[in-house]
Amino acid sequence: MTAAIVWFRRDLRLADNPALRHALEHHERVLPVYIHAPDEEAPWAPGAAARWWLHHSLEALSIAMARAGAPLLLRQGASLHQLRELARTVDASAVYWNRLYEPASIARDQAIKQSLREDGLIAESFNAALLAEPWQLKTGNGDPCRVFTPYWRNAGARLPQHPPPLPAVRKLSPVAAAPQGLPLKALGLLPDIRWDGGLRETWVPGEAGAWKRLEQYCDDAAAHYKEKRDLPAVEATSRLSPHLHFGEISPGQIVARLRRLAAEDTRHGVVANTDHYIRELGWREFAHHLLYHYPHTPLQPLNPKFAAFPWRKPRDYAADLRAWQRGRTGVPIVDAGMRQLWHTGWMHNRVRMIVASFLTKNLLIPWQEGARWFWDTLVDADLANNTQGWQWTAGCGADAAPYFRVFNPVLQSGKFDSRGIYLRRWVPELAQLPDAALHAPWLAKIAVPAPYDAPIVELAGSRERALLAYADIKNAGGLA
DNA sequence: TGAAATGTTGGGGCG
DNA sequence: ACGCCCCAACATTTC
Repeated sequence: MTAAIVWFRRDLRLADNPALRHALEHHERVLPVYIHAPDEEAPWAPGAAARWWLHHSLEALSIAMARAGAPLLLRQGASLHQLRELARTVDASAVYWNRLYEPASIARDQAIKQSLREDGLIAESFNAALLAEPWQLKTGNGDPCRVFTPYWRNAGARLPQHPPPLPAVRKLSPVAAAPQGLPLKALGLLPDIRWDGGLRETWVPGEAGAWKRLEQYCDDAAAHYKEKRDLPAVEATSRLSPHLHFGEISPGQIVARLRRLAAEDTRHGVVANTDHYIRELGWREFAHHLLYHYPHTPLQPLNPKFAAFPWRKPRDYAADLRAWQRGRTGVPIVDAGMRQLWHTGWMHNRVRMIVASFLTKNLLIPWQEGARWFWDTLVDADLANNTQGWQWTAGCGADAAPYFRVFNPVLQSGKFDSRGIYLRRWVPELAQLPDAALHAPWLAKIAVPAPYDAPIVELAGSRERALLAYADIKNAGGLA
């Protein structure tokens, strides 16, 4: 029996952690380590909001690991160099980790695995993040799946066979003399300016926080998720996305918990309906499947015809982009969403679709600009989900919304926030307006409060402009 | 995980 | 009583 290093990355939990579990079962002593190496994820190193989350999640994991007996070691620098040095120092015979699926991480981890093995170490990786590996599912002819529904018919059907989550690790034996680590603050993850007040009042990063959210969802929201998940003013979604991104909870754990909930509901004579929520986990799986098979998509449209799309140029759209980012477009539902994002690091999914449609179609600004902004401001920023979401809205992705589906933000607002609860909360300038005037105040006969300007773009005209632009590339190349 | 244009239907006012 | 028109309220089609 020997010592093993468990290399933590985005699997910041003790329960259902296959790498940690494996180390515990096959080795006498365990050294858990987190290595801060943002350069290795370039150009998709975590943005500011995600770094804030990471700081607090590492803090929570450190406390939990210390309680279990093997404190988490923090290091920074080249991952391979750090792992080698640590393995030598503590005389470890193995390094274990849970897999990441971003192109840069895959390449790095493969190289590290090979180098460690050449050193004579055991190096093994595990799946802790997905219900199915991205390479497991194929179409009939062996191609990657490009349409969600058949993908999920296949992947969802395997769920009953999904193995139950692994139990939490409670007791670990540390290595005899722990190497020198860094204090958490030294990683420089927290913002210099204190803009994180909204994040702190909204979130509890860490494994315990994740479970609190899930239990809250099961108690309060799961029963009417299907009917209310599109209403941004209602807490009908789980808000687990950042916890999932950092691996504080696994999709397998969520599925198992929801199945238990459904079983309880059935006993109480309620019709349990957890399928709609689990289907959303399916979209997350699908996004990872797509990113794995099409690694160029974070920057390039999956549909090559869109390379010729006549987006506006940076010089022309700079001011509009800034207005969108700051929540000053003059379209209430768009501004509400962008301000919720800025304040809390999160936005309701329905509103994400609305603001994304507004950016790419009404403003004709490339989806990559929106993806980049979301990357820096979302606490749940995830390369697979973010890429898939933006390409879906822009119409250039796999199984994307057809480009001609242009959301009308006024209609969406009226349909999903008819009483204006969400609007009034995030755009307080408009709080005094009557419900009927809220969604499109520029049409109202009443005076609009001075600090709230008219829309930066006319909706009907910009919709037509977007459809014409789409017709351009459609006719030019026979859009698929 | 649309919106707008167009088509259809049916009730009610009215001459 | 009847035809005519208007116009919601849906349904269908098209982008």
